[in-house]
Amino acid sequence: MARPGGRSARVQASVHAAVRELTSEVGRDALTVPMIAQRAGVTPSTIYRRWGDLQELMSDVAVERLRPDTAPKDLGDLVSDLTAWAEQFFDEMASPAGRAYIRDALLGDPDGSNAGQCSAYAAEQIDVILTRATERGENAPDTEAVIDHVVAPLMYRILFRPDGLDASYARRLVATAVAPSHKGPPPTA
Amino acid sequence: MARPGGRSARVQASVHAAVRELTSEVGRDALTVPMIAQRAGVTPSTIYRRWGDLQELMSDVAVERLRPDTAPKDLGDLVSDLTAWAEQFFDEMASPAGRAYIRDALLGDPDGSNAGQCSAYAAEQIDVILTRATERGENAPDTEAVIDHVVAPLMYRILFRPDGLDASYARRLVATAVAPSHKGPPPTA
DNA sequence: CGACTAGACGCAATAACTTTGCTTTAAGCT
DNA sequence: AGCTTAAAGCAAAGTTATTGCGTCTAGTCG
Repeated sequence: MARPGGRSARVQASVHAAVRELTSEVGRDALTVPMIAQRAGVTPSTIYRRWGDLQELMSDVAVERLRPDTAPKDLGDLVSDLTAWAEQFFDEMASPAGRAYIRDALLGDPDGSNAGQCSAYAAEQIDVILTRATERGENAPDTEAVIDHVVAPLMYRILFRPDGLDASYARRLVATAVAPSHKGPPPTA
Repeated sequence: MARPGGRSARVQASVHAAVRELTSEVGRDALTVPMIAQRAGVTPSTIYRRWGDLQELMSDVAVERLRPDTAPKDLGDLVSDLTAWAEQFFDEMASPAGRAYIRDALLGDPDGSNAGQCSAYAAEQIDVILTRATERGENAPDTEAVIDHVVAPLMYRILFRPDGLDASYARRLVATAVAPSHKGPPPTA
């Protein structure tokens, strides 16, 4: 039986807050379950029973922090909207903190649901932008195409080749994804 | 001073072998440093001193297993070569074992060098294929373009959205990456 | 409104893992 | 062959992870 409110909710909030505080105080790599438990005013066994281990807890916190808090800005046309979104996405994800969150989200994630959630967040934001463009009468690519041509290359390079990466790469990806050809449906999963 | 041969090499080989054996016997998630040490005929402190912790050891082993062992096949033309390579890459990476290796490689990797190595392996293989195509007189895309349009989408979906993914997706990615437009230089990092 | 039920937490003992100082081995060099 | 020193072994100390059991409380039913 789920217990959305009450004591359980307080414990969860308290533990999440403790993780955020301690991450900024001592750094992500120095965190331990007992340390988090003490800060949260909880016993370690509570955390172990509820989250399993440190990685799963961090994964849980990471997904929460990677959730976008605002709708993408409306700048009047598709290219501007998508470029602005991609730049912001890049800035958040490519920072040391962002990379750590992504890795945590991927890591302590036995069934892949947390990673899937992150991807879903991005897809939702893109969907908003593309729907808006379509309503304006612009001809917009498919959401999956934007994921393949913009999100995936960004993520790949952030995770596997972080060197020499900057926001201009994100802009170029958007430009080539939106501009050329692509009349036939692009590859879809 | 580096000690490439001798006892250190034997210990490394023995530990790596122990990891591989135990992974298939008890599963990746049940591994512990003391367990590996015992199987390898080594004391736990040796592993802790040399690799730091279990994650870094797993990352080390993962990179070794992700190294391609053969040059890509030569089937006579660019599309065939790249398609065959992408299918094989997909099969290896999308399997449960492959996903586990990728995650391990990303995980215990403080400076990102292991992940970079994985990406370099793929880039090398692609380079061989593209060079061959150019020598045949075919006009081939840039290595970076193939990474953006084929490797990155594959990896992104394997890591973030493993559901409903199959080899035909890899084929479609190659088809759209090689075939259309792309006269101007595609986005590069 | 009050008793009941079951999931979640606290506590404490136990077990397992990690770290560390010191000693011993053996690879590479002269 | 002898020397030097990185790396491994050993063992004690410290920390973290697991687990059984009693208690509390949110949600439910009478």
